[in-house]
Amino acid sequence: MKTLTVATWNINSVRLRIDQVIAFLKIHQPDVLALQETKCPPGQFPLKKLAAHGWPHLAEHGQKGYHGVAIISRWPLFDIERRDFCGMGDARHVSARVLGVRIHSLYVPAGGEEPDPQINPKFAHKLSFLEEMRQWLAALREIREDPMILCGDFNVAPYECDVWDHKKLLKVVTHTPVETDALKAILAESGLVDVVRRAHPAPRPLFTWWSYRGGRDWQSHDRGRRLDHIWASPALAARCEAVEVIRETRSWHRPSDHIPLIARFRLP
DNA sequence: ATGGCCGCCCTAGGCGGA
Repeated sequence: MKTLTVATWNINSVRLRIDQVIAFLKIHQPDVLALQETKCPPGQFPLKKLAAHGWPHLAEHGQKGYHGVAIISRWPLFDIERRDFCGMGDARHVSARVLGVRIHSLYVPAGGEEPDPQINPKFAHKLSFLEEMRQWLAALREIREDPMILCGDFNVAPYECDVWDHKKLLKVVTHTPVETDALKAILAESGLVDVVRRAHPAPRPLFTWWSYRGGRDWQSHDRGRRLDHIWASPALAARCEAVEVIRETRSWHRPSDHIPLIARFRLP
């Protein structure tokens, strides 16, 4: 039986952590890895090291210093697309087709500190981005017609069990009602399936990010949030046979503050 | 919320992250 294994990881600088990327690939052997926060200008992606280990295909959308997304693959990538959300010219989306499945790597804006779009332009940008995401997906006919995976750092923890303390985080950006309602509406209207939460149903806590500010003590308090997601089109979601949440990378030396997620699908 | 950090950039204080 042919399968497609897809991983997503906010790597927080791909050049700094390329050896961690390779270690992850060698251990978990995904066909495809979607990365966010590559912080790598176009053309400077460390592809040679990846190719030497068996992942020679790259779709990148990078910029200097901040943001940046990419898809790396064992298998050829076709029809690469880059969407410019909100007309900002920043690198937050790339997609490509692999083994007949379109895969999107997406990085939603963080939104700054203050959850008030009137006084915080970063939060206003985040809400605009989510609204554009809703309209884009609602109009995407291929969700119902073709297999598709949308994954990445959505910077929203939608459900109560997606944060370590729901009540304490209600006024904290990533878990405010305006954000969580927006993400739930996007999911519902798109028809996509949150395969990670389906595999680990509520009320089980499930996190993919822990702040650097907790120091090395991130596990004992476990004050995390589920900011990273894998959504699949319905027919493909029905073929999702495994989901893994890879917490061990958070304990590696100089880790990303996000951990990888993996989903495996049986292909027709 | 997060007390406490981290990575980037015209190398050093400011920006962005969340």
